[in-house]
Amino acid sequence: MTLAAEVGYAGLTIEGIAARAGVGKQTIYRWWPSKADVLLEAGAVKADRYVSVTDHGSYRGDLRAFLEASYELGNLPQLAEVLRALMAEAQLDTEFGDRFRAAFLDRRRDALAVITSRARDRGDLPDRPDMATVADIVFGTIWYRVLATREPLTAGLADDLVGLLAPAEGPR
Amino acid sequence: MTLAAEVGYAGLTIEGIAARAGVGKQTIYRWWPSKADVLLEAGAVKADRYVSVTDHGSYRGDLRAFLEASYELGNLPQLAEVLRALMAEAQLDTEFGDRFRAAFLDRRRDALAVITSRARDRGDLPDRPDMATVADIVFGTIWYRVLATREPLTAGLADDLVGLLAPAEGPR
Amino acid sequence: MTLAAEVGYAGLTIEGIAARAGVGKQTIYRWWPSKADVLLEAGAVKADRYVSVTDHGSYRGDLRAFLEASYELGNLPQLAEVLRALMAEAQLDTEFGDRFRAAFLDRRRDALAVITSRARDRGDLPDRPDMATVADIVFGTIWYRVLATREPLTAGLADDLVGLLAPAEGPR
Amino acid sequence: MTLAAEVGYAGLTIEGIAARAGVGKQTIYRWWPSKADVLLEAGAVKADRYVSVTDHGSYRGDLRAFLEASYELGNLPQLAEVLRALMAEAQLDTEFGDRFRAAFLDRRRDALAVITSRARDRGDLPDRPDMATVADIVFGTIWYRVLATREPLTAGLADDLVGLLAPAEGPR
DNA sequence: ATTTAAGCGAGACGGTACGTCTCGTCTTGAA
DNA sequence: TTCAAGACGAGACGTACCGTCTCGCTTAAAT
Repeated sequence: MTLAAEVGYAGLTIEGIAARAGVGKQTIYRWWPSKADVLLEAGAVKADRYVSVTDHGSYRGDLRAFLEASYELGNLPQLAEVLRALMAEAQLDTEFGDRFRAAFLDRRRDALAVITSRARDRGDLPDRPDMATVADIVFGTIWYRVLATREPLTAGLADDLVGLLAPAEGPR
Repeated sequence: MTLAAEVGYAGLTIEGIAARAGVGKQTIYRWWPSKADVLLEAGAVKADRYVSVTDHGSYRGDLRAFLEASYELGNLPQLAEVLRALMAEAQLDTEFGDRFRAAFLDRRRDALAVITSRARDRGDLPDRPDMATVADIVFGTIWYRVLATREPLTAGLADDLVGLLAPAEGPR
Repeated sequence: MTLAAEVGYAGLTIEGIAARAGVGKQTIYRWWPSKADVLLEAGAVKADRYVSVTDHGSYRGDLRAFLEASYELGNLPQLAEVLRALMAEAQLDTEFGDRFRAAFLDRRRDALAVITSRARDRGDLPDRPDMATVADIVFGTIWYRVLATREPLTAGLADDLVGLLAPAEGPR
Repeated sequence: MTLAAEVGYAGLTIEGIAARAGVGKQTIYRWWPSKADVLLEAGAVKADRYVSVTDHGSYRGDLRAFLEASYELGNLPQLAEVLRALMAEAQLDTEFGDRFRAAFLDRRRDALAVITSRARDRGDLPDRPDMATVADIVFGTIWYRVLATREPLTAGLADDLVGLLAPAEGPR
């Protein structure tokens, strides 16, 4: 990731990774099928450590915590750079795309599913939208800002989403 | 686009494009700075023709029409493939990213802004979320499905979004 | 040939040749199928320039002149080194062997054949051995010294061969 | 030698030899410094067994027997292939060249020297050419045919050489 | 009607990274 | 303790494209 930050993903080469690691090219090829997989392993480990799904007593609280933790991650410039590169590579190389989905995207969806399932069990979850759409909205906005607008993920956005997806009980 | 469909974007080369066009490489370089820009010109033209922003009398109606038209586009396999490639390239090549944003992404946001502005003028627009967040949600979900889950953009998703962003007046 | 002299044929690489020539690898591959062919072209040109087949009036005189010129060539350390490498490569790569035979070995035999044919026409050529065997002996001894014993090709050897293959008329 | 016959000397690797022998690479390296030395050991053993230097009563007879035995060996396709490879390797790797000379080439010269020495003691040896040149001619023609023309070593060639080097007494 | 010049196809060029191969050394684990 | 199995650092291989650069041929305008 240090090297990626220095030269950018486009300038990253297997040859360069090997040289920086003080290692033969073959050793890289022995363990990872492409430079994207090298980064994926680094990125996945890093992301996994972060976002927790501790119980905050309510869907609203859980969702807000999840969003805040996720946004914090997405706002780390170095990690965001890696995520952009991985998502790009996933479009260009179908097989890597499958691995990326399995190792990263699906795991993040599963983490969110823990929260929505808990809410459903608690009777806390609105009828609509269903869990899948919630995930599409939550992750869609994150990725859209990371990939397309490159604007930071703000607390205001989190407020808006919590307001939409887990409306306060009172006003009803 | 025919060639891109045959060999995939990853397999696309300027050399190949020139050969297919029966043209010297230099001629391609004379007119476009990269292979992505060649596709961008093809893709942008195509997408512009589609989505209209005709007035349907209500924010709800306008939004539903916009979503349906956009989803239809995003569900065209060949166009989706090109969009995936362009978004990928935009991550790898910053300068192309700027051109892509200007020539495509911002224009789609502008189209949606026509609708939300009209709703605001009409007094039809909910207080929250604001126009920018609406755009993030609308385009975020589209791109997320195109890039990440690769699932089709369904009428159900449109229903959910319309329900959230432009709730029916009645039940309130 | 300068580079070959510096690093030895075993240390010669296409990569190195290209670098020394200030040229891309592909340019070497475009014109020669292997590093041996590069050297062959240089060596063949060099060798062709040397050995003449001028008429000296007698088979004895022609043969002695041919041997002396050939030995002089074979005693040039740099050229001998190249010839060793080419003969070696010819054993390892059959296809190069064919090219080597056509471009070098056969041409040297043809040069000698000019001399023996002239002698035959003149009635100067002994009955035995025939022209083919003469060539085998002449070139065999040269190559054997170059490849196997690495001893210089001396005037004494030339004396011996001339004595055997073109005996003086007198003593008969 | 079986493996060498299958893949050719160029395709022979230490890795392959070890695999075929069901042995670790290190074990090969422990006993031989290169793949050529492995073959040399096999080849030298084989060639030593053949050519004898039994006394046939005359230089002429001894020489003819030596040539015939040597030619028979050189006409064995599999052995010739190995000899070609060893001679090639000797050109590329100087250190192996020294070992090859000592273990093979010099021993064959020594064998011929037994014959010429015997002839000299017997007063049977012509004044010219001397023993060294005889060896150069005998082995030169063999190697030249094996390496360069790849033509078989025929009885006719033996006749020519015997006629030149050990002329019949009568006609004088 | 002849000359001139621009535009273009073709593709050679200097580079760079690819993914593969084999080298000779080093490490590991089972017998 | 030995040794097969094979990971390792190293570096050349031959290929694919990159973006730049000549080349001639065509074609249309200017003479």
